[in-house]
Formats: sequence, structure tokens, C-alpha cells
Amino acid sequence: MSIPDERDLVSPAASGHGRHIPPASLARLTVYLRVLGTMMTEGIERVSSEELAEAAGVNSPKLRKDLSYLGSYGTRGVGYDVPYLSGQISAALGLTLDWRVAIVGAGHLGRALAGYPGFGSRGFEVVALFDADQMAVGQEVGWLRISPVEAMESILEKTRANMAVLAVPAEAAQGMCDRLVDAGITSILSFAPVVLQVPAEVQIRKVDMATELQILAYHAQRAQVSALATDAQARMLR
Amino acid sequence: MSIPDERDLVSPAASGHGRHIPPASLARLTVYLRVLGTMMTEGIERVSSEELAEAAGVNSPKLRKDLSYLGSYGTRGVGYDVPYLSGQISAALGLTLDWRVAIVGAGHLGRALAGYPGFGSRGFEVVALFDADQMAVGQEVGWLRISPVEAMESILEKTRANMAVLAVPAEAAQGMCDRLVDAGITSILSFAPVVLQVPAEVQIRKVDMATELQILAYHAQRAQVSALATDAQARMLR
DNA sequence: TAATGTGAATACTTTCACAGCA
DNA sequence: TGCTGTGAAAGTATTCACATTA
Repeated sequence: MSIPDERDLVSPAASGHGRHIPPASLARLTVYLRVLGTMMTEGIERVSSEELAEAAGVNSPKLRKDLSYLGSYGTRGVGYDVPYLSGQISAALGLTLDWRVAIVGAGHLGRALAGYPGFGSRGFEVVALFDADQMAVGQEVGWLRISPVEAMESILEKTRANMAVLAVPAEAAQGMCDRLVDAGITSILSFAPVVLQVPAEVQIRKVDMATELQILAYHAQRAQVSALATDAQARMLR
Repeated sequence: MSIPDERDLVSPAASGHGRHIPPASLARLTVYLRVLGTMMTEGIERVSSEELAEAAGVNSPKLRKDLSYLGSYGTRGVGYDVPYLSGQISAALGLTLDWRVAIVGAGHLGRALAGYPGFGSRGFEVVALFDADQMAVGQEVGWLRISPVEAMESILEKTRANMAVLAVPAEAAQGMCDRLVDAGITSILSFAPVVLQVPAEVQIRKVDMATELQILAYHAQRAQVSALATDAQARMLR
């Protein structure tokens, strides 16, 4: 007897079709969710795939394909009900659960994250903010008070944090990451510009501003080079 | 790691290797570059694809395929010369050109970016930091002094900025973006949680922490659900 | 002989066109 | 009639195996 694949065991009700959502679609779904939220505050109740796609900066077949991974939540000939679709996407992404985020590092970046309004409004509660600097410990940042990293493990447990954001210098990142993993955290978002080694069961995502600028630089350089080439070609044809 | 990302609307180039680098490879090349930099500071002179891949968190065939888009810079049976490979990647990405970055928004995030050591060390110079708040204008942040947004256009020209980072609240982002585009900036990195509308010739990249956390939440939720399912199945088989 | 560079196979993503339904 | 939902085709990305070469 073979053990059924885990996917087959997921109830359709709990996560849409029970199938996994392709990573590329998943990333876009979070954008649709944000756009739908904006529409709700503007009192827009109904939207077509064309309109939603336009607002989200994608084309409409792609949007419809993305939504099709969750199920059929639109009405043919009509479009989508904004609050309903928003709710369905939230549910599929697991945002109806309680997510309690600990931020490690209370420099400018950590404080920016702690004060980021986009968290609370989307189901994420920042429950702790740590720093290694004794001067910073005790300071208030929004509703939070900065805690000493020494007490990280006990505070993670007390606050029942289930996600962490790493906003520490590169040198400190792997060490802090290891402590988070040992403390049972399995979802980590890192802003440190280093490759972190973690066990396979730990989900890690990385954001690196230098990487982003380098990608922009590559495209800008190509645009420059091809402009020069076009220019040279124009001169030769003259 | 990075979000699988969008369109690739670059015209065919006419120099160097001429081929465009696939977006997925491009993102990883920036990681290899960082790892090679670290190795150089550690005095490591030679590396195999296996070792470099390990340090970069990818498998070695993928690394070799990525490098093959640039050319053949290794030695069969030996490996890669660390400084040489680093230089070749830098050149391919256009990092030997002068990149002057203006940061718009001097809140915690803007200040974190202005002070980010990873910029200067990788060919990006922060040449201006703007804020709309009169209280912030004039304050020093590292080597920079915060300038008033009112003077943005003239300062962009004076400093010959050719890239911009948007670190302003969502409401202000589209307006500031439009002004940057009108001022001739064609490479923009945005941290604002909104979809920005820009002309096709402008390259824009987005970083959104809420999106990243939502993607983590999705995976964590699936892990939870399948753990529960496995559990239920175990009970049934008992 | 050890490790690169690459064609060919596989897997994933996007696009497209249209069937199907309110 | 108008717009959603989806198979099938086209386009990318990843994996693999191995010919190649210092």
C-alpha cells in the first residue's frame, strides 16, 4: 500500500481546490488582494477581470488563470463581487489564521517594519521587537517596547510568535536565524544580504535591495547600449 | 527568494555577448556576485561550481547554466578564479557604470536605505535623500543632508541621479513616481504597497513586505493543514 | 582525471482562443 | 450578449547526463 500524496489529503474547503498554487500566481494573488482592499474602501462592489487586471498591472487572461487555481468565484457575463472575492483569496492564502510576527533588529529597518501599517490591516500582528543594543532596549516603537535579544526565546514562546523578520546586519543574521529555528519558528523573512542555511522544513524568503538595484542596472545598461547601437546604425545609414 | 517576476521588454542588444540574460538567472547572478565578494575578502582565490553553488544556496548544474549565459569563464578540471569571475559578472550586469541613486522619502525606511552599506560597496552611490516634511529637511543622515521634495527636479539634475528608490507612503507614491519619470528617471525601485502606472520604457521593481509575509503564511498554513490531515489519517489507520 | 559547458528532456508559466454560463 | 473559466499551444526555466578540455 502506498502512502497518498499529502496534497490529496487537504480538504477542498480548507484551501480552495486543495491543489497547490503555483508560486508565480501566489505572488500575484497578494497584489489582487491589496487592490481589492483599496476598491472596498472606495465602495466598489463589482469588478470585471479586465478592470481588476488593469488595476493590478497584469493582463486579464493571466488574472483569470490565477483565480482559477482557487476556484470559480466570478459570475459569467457579470464579473466578481469585490468583498466576496477578497474573502476567498484571503482564505486560500491562510490569512484568516492568526499570524504573530517577531521582528529581530530594531535599527531603522526594524522600526520601519514595526510601524508599517500594511501589516495590521492584513492579518499580521507584530508581537515583539528585539535588539542587541542595550541603548535601544526599552525604547518604545509604536505600541511596542524593544526587548533584549538575550530574552528572545522566552519572549517568542510567551507571545506565541509564529513568524519572524530578520532585520539585522549581515554578520549577525545566520546566528539569529539559527536561534529562531531552534525556538521553533518555521517562517522567516530576511532582509540581511547573506545566504542563510536552514533546515528544509523552514520556509525562508529574502529581500535584498542591492539585488533589486543590480537588476535595474542591468536593464538600464542594456537600454543604453542598444540606444547607442541604434544611434550608430542611424549614422551609418545616413 | 525573489518573487518570480514579470515581463522582459528589452530590445535585442548589439554588443558584447548580445544575448539577454533570463530574468531568473539574472536574479541569481546577483547572489553569486555577493558570495564571490565575501570569498574575496576571505582570501579564497579559486572555487568549483559545486562549492559556489553550495554557498549561494542553489544546485551546481543551475549555477553552471546561469554562468553559461555570460560566457565561459571557468577552467575545466579546475574551477573558477574568484576575482576574475566576479569581475565578469559585474561587467555583464553593467555594474562598472556609474549608478547614482536618489531616495525619495526619509522616514525610517528611507534612512535605513541611505545608510545601507551594501550600496556603496556594490557600485551604487546614494546622491540625494528627499522628504516632504519640513522638520526632516536639513537633517543629516550619514553623509547626506535631507533635501526638500519641492526641489527634487533640480537636485536630480544637479546630482545626475539615474535611479530612484521610492520609500514614501502609499498615497504619495504615484505622484512622486510621476515626477521622477517626468524628470527623466527610467529605473525605479518602489517600496510603496501600491501598483504604480509608468510608461513602458521605465523599468520598475517592487518590494512589498506584506506580500512576502503572505507568501510565507500560505506555505505555513499548508504545512499545518497537511500535518492535521496526516494526523487524522494516522488515527483512522489505528 | 576532475570539473566545466551545453544539448536534450522535463517541468513550469504564460498566452490564447473559445466553450460555457448567467 | 458579455464575461468567466479552462484546455491546448507557446514560451521559459530547470534538470540531467555527458562530451569536452585543461
